[in-house]
Amino acid sequence: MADGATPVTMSDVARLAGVSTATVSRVVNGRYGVSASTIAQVRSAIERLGYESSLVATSLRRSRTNVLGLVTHSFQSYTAEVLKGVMESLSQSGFDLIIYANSDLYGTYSEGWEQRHLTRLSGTLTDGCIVVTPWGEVRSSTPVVVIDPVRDSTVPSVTADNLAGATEVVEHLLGLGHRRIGFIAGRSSLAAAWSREEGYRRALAEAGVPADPTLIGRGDFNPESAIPLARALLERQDRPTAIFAASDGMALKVLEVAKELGLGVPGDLSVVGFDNIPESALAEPALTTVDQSMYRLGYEAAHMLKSLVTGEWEGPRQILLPTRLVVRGSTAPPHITQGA
Amino acid sequence: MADGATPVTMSDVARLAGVSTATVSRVVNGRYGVSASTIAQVRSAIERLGYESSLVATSLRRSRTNVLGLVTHSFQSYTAEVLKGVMESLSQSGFDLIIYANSDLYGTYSEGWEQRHLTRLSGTLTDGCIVVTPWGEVRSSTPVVVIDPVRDSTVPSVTADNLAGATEVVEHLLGLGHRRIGFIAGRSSLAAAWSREEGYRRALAEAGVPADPTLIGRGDFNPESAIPLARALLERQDRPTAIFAASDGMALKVLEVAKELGLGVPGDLSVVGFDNIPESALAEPALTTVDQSMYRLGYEAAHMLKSLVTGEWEGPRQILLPTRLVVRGSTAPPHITQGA
DNA sequence: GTTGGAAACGTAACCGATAACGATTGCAAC
DNA sequence: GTTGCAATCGTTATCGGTTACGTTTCCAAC
Repeated sequence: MADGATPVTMSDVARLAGVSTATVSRVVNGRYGVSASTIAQVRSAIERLGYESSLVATSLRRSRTNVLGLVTHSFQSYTAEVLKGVMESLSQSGFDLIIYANSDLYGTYSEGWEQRHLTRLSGTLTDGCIVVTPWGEVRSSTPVVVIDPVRDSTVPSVTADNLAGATEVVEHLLGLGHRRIGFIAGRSSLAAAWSREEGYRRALAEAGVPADPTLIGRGDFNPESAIPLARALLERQDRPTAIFAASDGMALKVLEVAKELGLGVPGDLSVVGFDNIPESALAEPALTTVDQSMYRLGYEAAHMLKSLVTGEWEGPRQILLPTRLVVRGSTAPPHITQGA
Repeated sequence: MADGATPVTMSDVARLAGVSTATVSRVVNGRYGVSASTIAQVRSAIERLGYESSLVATSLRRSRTNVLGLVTHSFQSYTAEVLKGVMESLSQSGFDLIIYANSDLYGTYSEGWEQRHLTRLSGTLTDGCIVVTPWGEVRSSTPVVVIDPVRDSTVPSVTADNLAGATEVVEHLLGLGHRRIGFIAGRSSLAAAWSREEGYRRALAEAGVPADPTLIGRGDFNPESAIPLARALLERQDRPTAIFAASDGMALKVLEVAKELGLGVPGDLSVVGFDNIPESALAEPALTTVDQSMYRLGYEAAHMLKSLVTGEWEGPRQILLPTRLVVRGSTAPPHITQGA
């Protein structure tokens, strides 16, 4: 029965029950001051009409809605993992979740999306919001927790320990014998991108391997952005023996480019990603990467937001979660050390 | 800068610009009847205050919001796939998406969740809604498209051709030589569950294999529900040589139970699922299953909903999408035909 | 100099619900 | 027979916008 008539409102209920809307409101919200017989009448009217309170109208008038928001730009695999964590954390908490996603992928409309969505929701609809990988700083009148904030952000946030993770990757490659290690960076405004690049630099420096700035390609986390960069690195005469991409999405594109150029992985080239999205395990060969447990990022962010909303948060406002190196088939000692 | 002051409203802008809220509204919505100089003043005030219109307030007064809704109970892997398809379909369409998910997994609060969420959103916030696997019939004052409806539903819907998919599975198993094939059914109220069971029955009947009702376990699509059922089937003296579970989530649990009982897959037991969720390819052994392209389900549902909202829908109101058998390592000829 | 009409803008009703407040009633205490 | 208090319920302002309608202003046409 789609396309029923107009939605049934509180005044419809009030009319049928022969009381005012205020009384209906009191019954609905279980407030004091309604006689038992009136309650029964109102309830029966609600039942007969199938009335449900409007979230919109309620939120406009009330301060607390028991709904948390999550705003995201696009909807990728990692977003799904984050959501699972968020939902698990919210389970049985009494908070519902509203996710707002805009439809304009990579369009001109996008600039400032996170702030726009946040403002549109947080005025009244939600008690607080989680923002997933914003492109800029955010502000809000209700509590906000950011997953993967921009650099130097002071907003409460949850992030993986990208510096340690990236360091571990490079140490792994160095340990295998690689010396010329290419890097494909992410969107530089994000703290995660900066930390991963910094980890790459530091690990090389500490091992005494001279940094070659021409081995660094400037991507933006968008998988497509890695294609020309990988091609440029791999078509060089002195091509690197390993490429570390700042995200799995980009690393998977590196694999494709390598195959296209006839380079064997891991024989001719080792490839490492970052994130451990589900697709990485399915790649051929399976991708060595860094697990940052998006699930836990989501879980912790939701937990923090709940506490911020209820005003019980005691811990630090910036949380760093550990990462874990996942070694799979895409890394091996460089060919050159074994060859002639 | 979280916890800024109170959110800036239209009247704040009006005060600063020295005009009425009506004029601000006209400027914001590009309506006719405002002088160029006033427009400039209002725009500058909006800029200075960082004003964004409240989605809630706007939706309350307006009929069209250019926001579509999606309501789901929990958040599983298949939900994520559906969402990707929905987002892709909505890309560049001008419609944003709001997803409403309740936090009460499998709680008592859940009964009737789809209707409750639908009513709360569709009154004003959204122009139409997609409902993912409802447990009961739904009605709404705005257009609705259901993914995986309940049986005999007349609401516009998008479903995989579950009957054909399940038939193909059983034919595959029969072709391998299996004759005793167990089945673990899904939540019986769903059309998908019914069709999959019907496909199982018909394929057996057409092959002249006598049906054994004791080989059918009554699950509910919740993975956990398959555990005792699988155990019961596999601990029997005359245990089946193959088990077909109505969902991948349940099939993966069958794999676990088999392992627990010391049964080799596919040596001692063939296992087939349905859905082709990402985890299935990662299982050990990889799960033979039916791909129903959740992505396409989401894509088509969103496409249909867009057209319904704008009133341009011409096609049928019930869409059936083809399925595809994906044979992986969890199926093989039964041991018994090869053994002594 | 009037008049007409369009342009520009403000006023107020309205969307659906909530809550502060006031009004009415019943009943017990004095 | 008052008075006082508590229980019950309606009235109304309010949330942040949108829009029908009314008012004012201004300029061109008569």
